[in-house]
Amino acid sequence: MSDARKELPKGYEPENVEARWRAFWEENKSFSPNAEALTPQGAYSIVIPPPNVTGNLHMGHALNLTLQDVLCRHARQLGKQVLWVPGEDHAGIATQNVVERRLKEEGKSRHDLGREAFIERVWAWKEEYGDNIRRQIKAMGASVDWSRERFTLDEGLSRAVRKVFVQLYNEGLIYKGLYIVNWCNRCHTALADDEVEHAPQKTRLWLINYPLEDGSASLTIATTRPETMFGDSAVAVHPEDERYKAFIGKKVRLPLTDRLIPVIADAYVDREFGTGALKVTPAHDHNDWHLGRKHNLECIQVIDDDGRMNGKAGAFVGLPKEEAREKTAAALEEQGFLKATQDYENSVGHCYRCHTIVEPHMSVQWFVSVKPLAEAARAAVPEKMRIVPESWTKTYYNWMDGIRDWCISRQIWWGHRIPAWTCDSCGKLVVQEEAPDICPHCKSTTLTQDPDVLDTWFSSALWPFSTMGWPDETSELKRFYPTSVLVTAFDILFFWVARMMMMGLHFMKEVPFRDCYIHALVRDAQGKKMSKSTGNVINPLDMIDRYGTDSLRFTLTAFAAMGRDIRLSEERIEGYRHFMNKIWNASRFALMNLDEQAPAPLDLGAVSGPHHRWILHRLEALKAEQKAAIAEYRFNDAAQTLYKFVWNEFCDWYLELIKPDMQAGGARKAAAQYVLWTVLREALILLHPIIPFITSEVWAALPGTEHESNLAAMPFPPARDTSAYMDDAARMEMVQAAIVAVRTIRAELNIAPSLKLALIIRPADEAARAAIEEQREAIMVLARLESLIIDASAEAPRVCASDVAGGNEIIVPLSGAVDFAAEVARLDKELLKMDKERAMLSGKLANENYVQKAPQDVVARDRARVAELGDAEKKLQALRERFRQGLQE
RNA sequence: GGGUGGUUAGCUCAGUUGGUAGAGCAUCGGCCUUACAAGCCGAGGGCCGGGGGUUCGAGCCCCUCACCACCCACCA
Repeated sequence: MSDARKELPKGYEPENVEARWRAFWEENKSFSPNAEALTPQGAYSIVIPPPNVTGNLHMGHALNLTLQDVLCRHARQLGKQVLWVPGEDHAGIATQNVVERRLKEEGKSRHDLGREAFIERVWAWKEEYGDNIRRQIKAMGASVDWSRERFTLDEGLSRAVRKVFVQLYNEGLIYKGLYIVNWCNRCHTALADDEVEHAPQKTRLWLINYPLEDGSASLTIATTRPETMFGDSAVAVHPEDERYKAFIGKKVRLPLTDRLIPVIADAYVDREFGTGALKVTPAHDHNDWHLGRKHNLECIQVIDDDGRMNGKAGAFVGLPKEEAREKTAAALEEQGFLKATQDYENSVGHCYRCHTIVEPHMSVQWFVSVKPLAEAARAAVPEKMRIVPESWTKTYYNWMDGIRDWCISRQIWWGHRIPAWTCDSCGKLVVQEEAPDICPHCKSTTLTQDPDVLDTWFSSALWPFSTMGWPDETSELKRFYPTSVLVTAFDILFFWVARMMMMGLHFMKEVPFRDCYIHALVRDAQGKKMSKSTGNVINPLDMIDRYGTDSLRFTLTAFAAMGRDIRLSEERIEGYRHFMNKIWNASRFALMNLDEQAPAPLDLGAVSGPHHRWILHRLEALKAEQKAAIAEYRFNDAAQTLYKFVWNEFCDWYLELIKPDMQAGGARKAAAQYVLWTVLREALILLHPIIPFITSEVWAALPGTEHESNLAAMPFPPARDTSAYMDDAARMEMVQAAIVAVRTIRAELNIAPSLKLALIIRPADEAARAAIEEQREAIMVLARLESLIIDASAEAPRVCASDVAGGNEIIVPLSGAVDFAAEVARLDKELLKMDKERAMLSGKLANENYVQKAPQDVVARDRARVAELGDAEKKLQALRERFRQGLQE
């Protein structure tokens, strides 16, 4: 940022800051890699799961985008060439629905406009509102390459779709056939099996008598759909069913009609269910369809594609099927065919887009013969494509094993038109990429294109390579395919992931992604799925307005790996905003203590001061953990580790410890400035992938960043060898324990923090004495002391409070009245705790099996701890004894 | 019917090769200690769902039961 300001305002104001950095990244094309250039660290690529153009950013997107952004920004820091392709999905049915709804408000239907005008209308809508979701992706701070943005219906992708369709057709993997499909009466289209959602419904079971041809007896069938009886072409019973053996091969008269239908036998029939006799309606039930094929039954369609009864339904023609159901049942009852009705609950399919009840419907559709494709896609896991977490692998296998042919034609207008033409003269089918001028069979020039469009997921399945320019051999494909990882929620594992695998392997001869990371579903605080109808939606944009994008991103990252779903509530986001505030204020403190210029570099290996060496050592541990966590998709670990370092180590201890250095001036101050500057810089780099905005803002304000003001372009800080600092770190921790001990005494005895204490520390040994002496000043400040005696032989005054920390005796002389009884009780409590632990460990060590079989270092550690506890207990007991005497006086 | 995940502090959840448990929020007490009250310092709180097994040792591995979610298939 050009106008790097050296002073940060008192509070962090996300709104301004975020807008500026978004603009900065965009203007600088920070995230557009050069596909021609080679980098030694290699390439890293992700294609965004394209949100629907009709869509609005929801929490699922927010999580999905955040995790991908963390991966991409981190990969850039590691020096990789990163491509993150953005784009949107044309979302056939969903988008068409939106525009149709608008037309309806104008009192029109799509048929009033006609196909071409309607599609123009949808494009116009897309131009006007498509920017909505794009703006929302930008709001999240996603570091995508907008110069490579794609839309599943743009020209390049359409070309890819046509090529794939034609090739699969020529290979015999796409066919056209009569089949029973899931039909949505409202959307007027076929749906794939997985686009149908099942939900229980309360209904009735009607028991209906079908009399034998000769009237000698009747067969009672059970159905939930009496209105489909006009399409019955048989009654089926189990071949072994003694009740009905005599009926097999005979004919029954279909009530309300004069048709005779055969009684057939098939083991498919469940003898236990209903009456054990099943009416077979091949045109209106999936299982009946298969039965009908097997037994060569007639398919009689009685419900039209708008859900109304047709001419075959006699008196009920024109009625909606639900109404016909009641009327048919009434007629049956009237004429004495209805034997009984029972209450019944079954499950019924609904359209996943509009939730209308789906009707099994017989029609001519296009199918992909998926078996061969699925086999290859199955075999590629896990060797070529790894699913993370691995537990999803089995689900993937199960689905691939049970897969059925995929119905890809949709009877809507918005989508990829099927590249198939029928010759008006000879009636033959022509399948090719471009519209034919002439029929290759009969040379006629009048051909009609198939009116259907392709399932949206057909084009989505090509997304990883179609976005990179396939079928051209582009440098993007060469450099960035296969992509590194696909990040998505499990709910589209089948819709999308499995199909990308099939298409990628078939057309690119290579998996579309090396890893597939399945993240959680975002739910509400009660664990319910967020949905508009439930009214429990937390809108990410509201959260961004209220708490800033970084707070939202950090929250989502911190909860990312906590199982299969995230229960999100506003309080959590609010909680992490406190962390942003902490970072902001710590940075302000740093800026107050740094000069205009970057501090003069020091040899960090020679920096004295255990606190510096301790924090540098902790920083190295953080760097290592951060790298490992992100590499393994342990996003929550990465976030938690950063949180703890920044708050509990850097802020709570280090910043307090350098305050005396800053006041001292001279070389001490210079050293503290340099270490502070170094640690803060590196911490900002580590935080940046998760919270890019606030870190960029702070970074630009730091001295020494004038020529590298774009934090997003900074490399991951190289590792520093701090193994020599181990001892310093341990000594620092001992001093911290002493300070905490004093604070605890102060708190428990209700000594005002404003009262400065005179402290005596009796060090455990000479090394401890030296370490404490070295940190004398820090202890004085942090424990709020007026004097400090460090002496193993110092006399404890009669009136005092005490503790043992890290082997050192902490003695706080007290003036005035002391509650001896309270102090004895306090020490007793502590002794009891120690005693319990020591007893447990001693017990273990007394067990010969343990000493023999457990690893030596574990045993040694226990022994050391027992000795330490024994020592501490002895010292505490002596102190306790003094109080007891005081008590008696 | 088939499968998956879960059951750990009041709440929401971590717990990476087995070494008897952690965080945030909430609660309680004390502090405006000049970066931060959106803060600081301290405290309390858990037979890790029940039962059994393997092991010197189990929140973690095996068996079993219970309850809660979810997914797939079927539902005349």
